Amino acid sequence: MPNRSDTRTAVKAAATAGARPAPARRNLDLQTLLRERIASQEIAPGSKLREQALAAQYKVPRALVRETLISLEQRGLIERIPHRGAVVVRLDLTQVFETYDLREVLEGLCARLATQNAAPASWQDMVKLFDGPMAQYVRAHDYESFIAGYGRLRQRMIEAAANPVLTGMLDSIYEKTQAIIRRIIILPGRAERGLAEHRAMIAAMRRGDAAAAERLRRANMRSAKAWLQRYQSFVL
Amino acid sequence: MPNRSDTRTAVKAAATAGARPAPARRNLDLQTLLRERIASQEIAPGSKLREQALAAQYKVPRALVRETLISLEQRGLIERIPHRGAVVVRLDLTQVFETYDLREVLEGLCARLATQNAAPASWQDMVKLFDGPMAQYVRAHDYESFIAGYGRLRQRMIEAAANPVLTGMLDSIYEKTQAIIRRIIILPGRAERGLAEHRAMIAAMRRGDAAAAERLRRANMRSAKAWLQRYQSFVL
DNA sequence: GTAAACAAGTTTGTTGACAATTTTGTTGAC
DNA sequence: GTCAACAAAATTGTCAACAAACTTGTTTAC
Repeated sequence: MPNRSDTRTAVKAAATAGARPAPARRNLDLQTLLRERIASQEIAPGSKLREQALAAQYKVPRALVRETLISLEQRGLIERIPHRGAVVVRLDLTQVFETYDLREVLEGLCARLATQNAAPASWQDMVKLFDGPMAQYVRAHDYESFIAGYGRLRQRMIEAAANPVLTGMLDSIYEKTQAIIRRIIILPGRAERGLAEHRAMIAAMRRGDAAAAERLRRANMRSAKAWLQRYQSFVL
Repeated sequence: MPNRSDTRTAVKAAATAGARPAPARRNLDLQTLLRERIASQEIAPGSKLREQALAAQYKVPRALVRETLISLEQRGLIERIPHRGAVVVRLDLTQVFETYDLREVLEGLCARLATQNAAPASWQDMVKLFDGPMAQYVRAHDYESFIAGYGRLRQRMIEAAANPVLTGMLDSIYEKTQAIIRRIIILPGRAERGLAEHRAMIAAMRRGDAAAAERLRRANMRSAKAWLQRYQSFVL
């Protein structure tokens, strides 16, 4: 499972022993840090990750760096080649499309579970967010704010779905495609279309229609995939 | 991603350098071995995995065992607690049901992709397998053979779907729920119902109806979940 | 001028010893 | 007899040194 066993472990340890300067916690910290930097492409795809360099940079023993790299490899973020070191994986177009097929069903499930678990009225603030501010952001081409708002919805849905395994899978996909998702949003007409699709989905959740929410979310993902297909030469 | 970056790496390494007594390969071997033993419950849930003991048992350095345990933790198969070692995770009922929600959409996607990618006629042997031998197995209560046949279908569909990320996720779910799936099949009436549902799905694939294949596969998963729900006290 | 061969340098993989922590067993007081 | 404190053992975490393998730059032959 691509779950968050690491997170769970850390939480459990913290719960049983309070604040602990635990050894394994350091691994998690470094891992989280590197994951974020790779997802945001602060560390570029294709770049090498040298154990000694990382150890010196973050002031941690090389053994710890090694462990972290193993975790990152397991997550599919880097590739380790014997005696040659680790490189950040570069997604090719094929993998991106494959990932969209997965997102279609996983995000669809997420929408359904979120609708089933949360009270319909709890989505009211999202209705307002996407009716007002988000529409403004699109008109003003303020994509940074648009993406932030989209992230809030995403977070809320994942929390409401309350399925740790699903959460782990979505996270693992997201950290690998985050950079591409950002590039898709600024494609001609995509933000407008995405906004409309999201409003329809939120409306379904607002009235407690889980099946419709799932269907609309899946349509939204297919639509995004189509946009990518059309403009692929500009994105990748 | 819960993908099989390890496998990809090994394949790539083997392709570029032929048969190699690679160091990283040993990690993969031990990891695969332990994964199989945990999935089959040869190593029981809740049992401790001691680094020194494993190192002695498999004649590998402790550092290698450590790496393997880190990988296994990332996969969600074991839990590592600082200074206390690793234990095989025990799935509770909640997680099993959550996993079924995921399997519903993932196996559905797998059925759809497999139908889209493979020639309809290529499923003819599966039609025959499930019309003849599999029906026999059910009547004879030969569940071992039934499970083996089911595994063949599963393998064929995953290959036809040809989506590595999906493959990784299904594998990662499967290795954690394998033991429970086996227990569900022997539930009263489950094998008969499962057989019928599978024949319907295979028929859809045989006529190239991808949407129907997905729908039927999802229904099959929901049905299995319902069986588990009804008999849960006997299974777990 | 090019290409193969070699050598120096760099990076990862492995090993063993040691430190920190938890667990287990024992002793003693009540 | 039970519980707490303490000591011993076992286990994991950390580190540094060494070995193995790959890369790169230089040299040499053609």
